[in-house]
Amino acid sequence: MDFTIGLNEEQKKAILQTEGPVLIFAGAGSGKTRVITHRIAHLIDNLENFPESICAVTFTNKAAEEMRERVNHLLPGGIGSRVVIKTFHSLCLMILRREAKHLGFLSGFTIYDTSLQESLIKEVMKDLKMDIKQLKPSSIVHAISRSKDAMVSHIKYLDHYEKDFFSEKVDAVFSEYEKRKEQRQALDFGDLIFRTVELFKNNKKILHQYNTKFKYLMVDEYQDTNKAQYELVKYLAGESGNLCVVGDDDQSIYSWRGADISNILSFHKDYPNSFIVKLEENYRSTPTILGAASTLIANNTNRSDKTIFTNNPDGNKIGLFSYENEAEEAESIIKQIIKSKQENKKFSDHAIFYRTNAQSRYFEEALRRYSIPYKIFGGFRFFDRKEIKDIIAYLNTIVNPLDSTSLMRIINTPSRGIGETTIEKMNRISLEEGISLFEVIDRTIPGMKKGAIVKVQELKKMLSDLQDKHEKKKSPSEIAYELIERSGMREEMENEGTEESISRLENLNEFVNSVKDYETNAEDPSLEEFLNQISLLTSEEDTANLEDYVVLMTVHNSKGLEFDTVFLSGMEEGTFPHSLSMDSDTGAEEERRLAYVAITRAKRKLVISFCRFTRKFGNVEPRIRSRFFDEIPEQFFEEMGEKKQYGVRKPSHAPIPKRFTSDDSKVDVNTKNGSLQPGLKIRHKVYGVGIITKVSGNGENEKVEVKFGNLDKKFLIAYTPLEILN
DNA sequence: TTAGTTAAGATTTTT
DNA sequence: TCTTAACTAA
Repeated sequence: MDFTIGLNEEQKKAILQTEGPVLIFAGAGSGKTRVITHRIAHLIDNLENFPESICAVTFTNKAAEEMRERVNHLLPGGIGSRVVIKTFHSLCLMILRREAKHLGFLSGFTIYDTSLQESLIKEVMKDLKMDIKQLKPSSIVHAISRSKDAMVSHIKYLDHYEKDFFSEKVDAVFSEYEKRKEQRQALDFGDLIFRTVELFKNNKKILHQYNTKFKYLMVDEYQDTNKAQYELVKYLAGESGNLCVVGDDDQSIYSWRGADISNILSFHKDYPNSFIVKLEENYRSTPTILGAASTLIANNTNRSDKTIFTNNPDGNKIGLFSYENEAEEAESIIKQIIKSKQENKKFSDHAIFYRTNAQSRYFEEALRRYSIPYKIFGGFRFFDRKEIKDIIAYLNTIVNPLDSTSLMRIINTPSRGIGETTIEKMNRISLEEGISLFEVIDRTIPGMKKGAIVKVQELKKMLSDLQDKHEKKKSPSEIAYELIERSGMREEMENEGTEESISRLENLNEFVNSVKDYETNAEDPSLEEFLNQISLLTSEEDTANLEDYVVLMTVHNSKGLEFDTVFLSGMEEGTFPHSLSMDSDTGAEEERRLAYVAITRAKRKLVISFCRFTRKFGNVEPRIRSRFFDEIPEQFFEEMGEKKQYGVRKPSHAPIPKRFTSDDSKVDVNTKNGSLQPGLKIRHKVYGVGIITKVSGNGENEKVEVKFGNLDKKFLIAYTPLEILN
């Protein structure tokens, strides 16, 4: 069958060039998924490859699912579902479970999500006598994850990063963390990729197996790969060299997760003789939307050269709104959606984007007020709830008794009289004797009170019973159910009797249902596999089966999607671009790419808005519209000419932030333009005390240059709270 | 040992 | 504003 019918020349080339390395630059809305799926179908149907010999790798479960569905649609009889379409993480998990013994692991190892990771890091830091307040455990988790993304093991950590206070601390924690993780038969997210690469590096026999298995490899969103993923791809593409990567450097938005844009930009160097195709025709958006996006992204320097165009008919100009605050913004957007709905659009034609998850709150409130169905993608998952994490920790300990991190989490939840002192004593024995916490329970511990011993043994009895049942192949849902009863979770929540505790109990029931669901549908209905699956889950199926709903998500989550109408909210300096990502040029460019991604999601109508005031930590702060507005020519906006006036703050009307009003010696410079001059000593919230070296510009553009030690910074006076010090 | 109260501290994006 | 850690009383 011809899978290139109706496609443009470039798309055809991308599909028909099946051999050797292929790089497809796929601009936003250029029919990328179509090309990938048709290429797979072509490989199977025309070139008679086994579906199993084709491997396609994506970043999200959602993308993988969509791809599988579409391939299935192209081919008869469910052939498509035999193609190996997986995320990086699930592919590696599959390989590692199979090859666990080569790493010295049992195949029933536990996967640590971020919270278990952090618990273990905290534990290690405590034992190493580090101050949790001085050094945030989460920042160490981050450093370790980045290190693994960069294929740097704990052994080589200090060789690769500059030696300073922080890196030395990380190094110490890293080693101990790895050691304990291994004792507990656990792997974290980063390990899944890192260990698979190491396995391929050290064991050519296994590598060869996978190389023969996969004759064709395709990678989606290649611009978001990090070093570890890059190497994994290189190994997997291996002998045949039939590697096809698809991506768009302008949509690279995950550098904070180790993604390296040069992976895609240097593909032709890594894979000589590669065939490069550029998909530049956009089928999604109007010329207006595309024009705005293109001019915006043209401000970036580190990008491959390309020109996106469309033959779509002209459409609406871009809407532009400025609001007093977030509540007003939310209210107005909801009203626009209601109006649009009356004009025969569906709710699900509308998406509201924001930069940070915290911003969703206002929209939720407004949508609830108007009783409009909505769905939040990303953000908090069902499986992120405390009670769900607790029951998962119980299940982890049942499947893997060596997993002391999970045991620690539930040893006294719900509280059963095993207190801090008891736990500390047990932990010490565990550390000294090098045995798991679970085993410690059987030891006689000097100085432990009778009462505590009884409690601990009761817990052990319950867990052992359930372990027995699990080994005797009792169904996972029955085990989960029994757990809720015997752990005392149910009793505790019923006794509490508050609305919240009842809903938590309902969540637990819902959890049991989802286990049951899994049991009846999965190929491998074991508890182990269930735990594996949910650990890699993102935000999917949050129970509610609404038919038509307004979509809410962060800009990051919007990648790969499209909507008739997009509301891009909160476009203020500081939130978008976010202040924390603006300390480098690369950060600034990434924010711009993020804005580019957001804009190019819109098919027909785009509405951008910002607030003049925003709440932060409870107090109101003045805001200025995002610089990205000024990078889009006025001709693309409605209300031409007025644009420049939006967001211009009149200093006299601005309320003085609370923290500057309590003490008269502290002056909010926002209210006193002109009072700053070189030589004055000031204090900045982030950078601390500094000396003004220069004042320039006027009105809204008045700037100060300040020297903080040997760091020089420029600020816009009107929007930077500075204290003048005497 | 726990529960209940108070004070500080936190918000970027996620597989 | 909301959550979590530290502190206090029973």
